[in-house]
Amino acid sequence: MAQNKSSLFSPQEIELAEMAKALAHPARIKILNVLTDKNICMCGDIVDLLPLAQPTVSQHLRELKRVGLIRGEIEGPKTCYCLDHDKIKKAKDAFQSLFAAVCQRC
Amino acid sequence: MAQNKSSLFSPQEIELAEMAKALAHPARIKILNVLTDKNICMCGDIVDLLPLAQPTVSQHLRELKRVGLIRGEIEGPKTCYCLDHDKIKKAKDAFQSLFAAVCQRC
DNA sequence: TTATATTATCGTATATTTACGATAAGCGAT
DNA sequence: ATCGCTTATCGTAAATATACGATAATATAA
Repeated sequence: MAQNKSSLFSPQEIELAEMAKALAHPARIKILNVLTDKNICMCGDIVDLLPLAQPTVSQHLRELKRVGLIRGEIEGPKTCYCLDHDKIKKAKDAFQSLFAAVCQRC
Repeated sequence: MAQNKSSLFSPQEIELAEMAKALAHPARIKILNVLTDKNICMCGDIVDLLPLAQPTVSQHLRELKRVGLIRGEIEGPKTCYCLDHDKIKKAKDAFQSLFAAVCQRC
């Protein structure tokens, strides 16, 4: 963006938008689903399941790690990824409270 | 992006990512909250409540309209915006089903 | 030590997003 | 017809996101 005006919004709005941004790519949605199925996954396994090159997948993993939805632990030459359930719960609650407010007559 | 690989993911992943992208800016979150409070709002009212210039707000409104979360009806020189509750319900359900899957142990 | 396997990072190209001034386009009132 | 009000669109600049080849970094195996 030309300038970053994010500080002009409330912390709740900023936090929720940040979580939404982390979910704003099908590859990252799929990574979360894969980690749900497999529980723990090394990077290569995820790469094999996505139609993207390894550096691209690594980039998406870093974004999910940056917002805290997943964690990565180095084990020898490999990196094992898993969901961070605490953070996911917080994200879930944040979306729920948005929709609870916005979706009163749904 | 360099190339658009979106077609390589499932319709559900693509649709959810699309909704997440629409929510991925604090201004758009705030617009949804404003429309919840006021029910119906002309563009200028929204502009007054956001720390952004009128063309920028118009751009965010267009994005929300593009994905169907809001509707805009021209009334004379003004445009009245309101939530599209059907679409919002669908978005709510989509996020809920993501978190229901991913967040089993939360 | 050297080779192999795995993953992160660098560099880079391209596309998209964000922001806003300027302006057009619409309608209502004078 | 002209003016004023409102909003969309155009043009553009800057920031970010997306994608991937090449390469670095790290640990294990031979």
